[in-house]
Order: sequence, then C-alpha cells, then structure tokens
Amino acid sequence: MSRASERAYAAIRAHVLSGSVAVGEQLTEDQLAQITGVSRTPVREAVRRLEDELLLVRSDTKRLFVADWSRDDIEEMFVLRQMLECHAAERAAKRLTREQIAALEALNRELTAAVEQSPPDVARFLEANRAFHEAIIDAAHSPRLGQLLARLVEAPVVLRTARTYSQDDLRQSARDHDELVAAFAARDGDWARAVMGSHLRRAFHTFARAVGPANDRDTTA
Amino acid sequence: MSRASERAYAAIRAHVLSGSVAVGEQLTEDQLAQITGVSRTPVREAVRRLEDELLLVRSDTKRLFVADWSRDDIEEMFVLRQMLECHAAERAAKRLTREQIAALEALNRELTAAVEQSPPDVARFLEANRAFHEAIIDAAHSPRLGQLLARLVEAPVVLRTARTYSQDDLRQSARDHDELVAAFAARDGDWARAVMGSHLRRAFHTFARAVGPANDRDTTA
DNA sequence: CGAGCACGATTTGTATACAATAATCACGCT
DNA sequence: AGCGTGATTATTGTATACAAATCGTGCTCG
Repeated sequence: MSRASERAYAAIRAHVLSGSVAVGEQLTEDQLAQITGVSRTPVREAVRRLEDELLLVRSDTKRLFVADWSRDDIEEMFVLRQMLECHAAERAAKRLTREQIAALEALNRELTAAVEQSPPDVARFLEANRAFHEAIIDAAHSPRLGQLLARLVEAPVVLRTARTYSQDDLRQSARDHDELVAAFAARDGDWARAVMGSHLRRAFHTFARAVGPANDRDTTA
Repeated sequence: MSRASERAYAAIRAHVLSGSVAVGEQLTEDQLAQITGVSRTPVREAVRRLEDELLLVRSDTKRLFVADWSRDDIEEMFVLRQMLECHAAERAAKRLTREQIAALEALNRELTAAVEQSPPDVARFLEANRAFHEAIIDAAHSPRLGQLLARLVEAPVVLRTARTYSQDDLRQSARDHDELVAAFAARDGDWARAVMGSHLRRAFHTFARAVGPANDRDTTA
C-alpha cells in the first residue's frame, strides 16, 4: 500500500478506535479525506481495507458506518481465531528454529517486564503480545493462514478498549506464553495447540466480561 | 460492489481463468481497463479483490501478475478450507431447518443428474456443488467464517481446470453430499464434520493428481 | 568489452471534476 | 392530518488528467 492510502488507513483507524466517533455513526468519504489530508481516492482504498477488517461496514445502500461488534460477533471472531491460531501453533512447533524460540523467549521477557512494572504498561504489553503471536504465525509458514488471521486479530481487540485487563489477567497471559515456549522447545505440536487454545479462550472470556453477558440463545458451537 | 467494478471483476477473472494469459505474465491496469471497457478506477478496485483472492499478485514493485499456484500452495489452501468448512458443517448440523435440509437434497439431486448424464456436465456439477457448499456455510450463521471461506474457495479450484475430474470422482462427491445430508438430518455435528473432512481431503488429492507430485519436504502438517 | 548511469517510456498512485444514486425535505393532494 | 411525490441536497461511483515511481535501453567511460 502506498504512502497516501497507508496514511489514510492509519489515520482513519486511529480515529475510529480513539472512540471519538460513536458506533453506528455515519462517516462520509469527504469527511475522512479532510481528516486524513488526502483525496478521496486513497481514502476509498483505506476504507475498503477497514471494511475487510470489519471495523467499518456499509449499509445496503453503500453508506459507511463504524461497525458495532456485539458480544456474539466477538465470540465468533475468537472461535475462528482460536481454530486458526491453534493450527499455527501446531505447525510452528515443528518448524521453529532454536534462534526463533530464543526470540520468543526474549519477547516474553519484554512482555513480563511490562506486566510487572507498576502500574502495568498495557500498551507495551499489547505490543509484545502482538509480536509474540505474529512470530508464531510467521513460523507456521502458511502465508494464507497469516493473511486470514490478519483480518481477525487486529480489529476488535483494541476497539472495546484494552483497559479492562487486570494485572492477574496479564500475568496469566505471560504464563501461557512461557508454556507455549516450553511446548515449542519440546517440539510438541499437540501441547502447543492445547496451550494456544486455552490461552485464546481465556482471552475471550476476559474480553467478554467487559462487554456484557452472553445472550441465552445461539452462542456459537 | 457497483456496476463498473463488478463488471471489471467478472471480466478480469474470466480473462485470467480462461487461460488466455499465462501464469506469471504481467498485466497492466490499462490493458485491463481496455479489456473490461471501464476506466482504471473500477479496474483497480476489482484487481484489489482479485489480489485478496490470490488470483493476482503484485511484485515487490507493485507490478501485477497472474498468480502461480504451486502444489504446496494448493494443499495449504485445502488444509485451511477443510479446517473452516468442517467447522461450518458442524455448526450447520445444529442449525439447519427441515426446509434447508430439503433444499440441500434438491441441490444434490441436481448435482447427481449432472454427474449421471453422459458425458457428465462438469459445469453443471460445479455450479450445484458450489451452491451446496454455500448453503452449508450460510447455515452456519457465522458471517466472518463465510467471508474467510469466500477467499479460499473460488480461487484455484477452477484455475488449474476442472476438466480432470473423472466420472468416478464426481460420483464419489455426490455420495459424500448424500452422507452429509444424512448427518444433517440426524443433527449429528461430529458426523457432518467427519464427512466434510474426508470429502475435502479427497478433493485435494483428486486435484493434486492433476498438478503434479508432492515435494518431498515441508508439505504441510 | 563490460559496468554503471542517465534519459525516455511505461506503469502505478493521487487528485479532481463530473455522473449516478440515494436520502431529505417541502409541498400538495386526498 | 397523513401520505405520496417531486425537487433539492448529500454521498458514492467513474473517468480523466497529472504526479511519482519503475523499467528498459543505449551511451559513456573505465
């Protein structure tokens, strides 16, 4: 993606995630062009991408709105992410080099440091966490898998704010990561898959706590 | 997607799949604009979508080429598709209405008819097959799942030609579909998942036979 | 004779003007 | 007063012109 559309993408994304625009509120391409300082052409490209990531949606008549993620939407997303990322972990267990495993350990030291300072540095945590998961996905050597996950991972994780994580939540994440590294070191794909599964499922519940209770019907498999 | 970009999308797709352009050959947006009869603006939108579907790829320097799918690429795609579509089948088993199951039966009668005429009508088969799988995905009630699968399903299935299917292959597909319907009627998600798994894995092998032998290294999990 | 560089041609990226479509509002009719 | 209905405005879609980047080629200089 080239300079102007990249800028537009980042600016629009930041604008939406900052919360300065309510969910369900309409956006126009002109507005966004003004905000981002580029013309509508690259804005349209950026918007397309954000639609793909489901941060923005279009009405039946092509009008643009910021997406409203229900709890069920979030759960659906986590279920899919879990399915794909467990697969990635299993593959990664067979493919990670010693150097890559060492790099994961380093990332998790960074993450742990972010957790243990007081107060915990959530932004620093999130960045280390993102890098950790990304490294695993890369090591799975499955470009399409990476592409699919890219759509899923970023979108709502920040949307409903990350500020609801308790220090205990963060510590548990760090422990999960430690165990993942152990599974990788042992080259045990089943183990890695299992750890990743519980890791993400717990993340969902942590996340869901903040957004509200489940509906009583049709909440996934 | 609106009229011009839709036309461009369909035209470019058809042009690439017709085989009248070699894999690895460069395409320019101007060419495509001429072929499709619209301006570059909607062409660029269509191209973006086709890139997403991995029918087209861009070089590091943004030049546009028709993608070259290796056998490993195809296997990777089938592995992901199997993972997601098994999940869809399992969910669908719990959600399909009697009417929807009846509709699946009807689709499979159509598919069987296409297979049993002589010679088998492959195009008719493919259309019924597509509709059958789509109905299952819809019934899973997981819009993001549908979106992810949309990226995977269409791209290469036709690319390397469908003409390699033998009548036996087609008949086996029809039997798989019958069994899927039976699993749905029994509301047995495990059964549905298992049938879908073998159905798609066999499809991969049928497909792979045509494109060549596996590499001896790193051919997926 | 070959390597590197400069320049013209090609191709992609962006801005802008215009066209088509959808929403809003005012008005008149029943 | 309610409800179509048409004019007006707002918004998205498309075409085109221009800017930036990239490629190919031939020329110079070592």
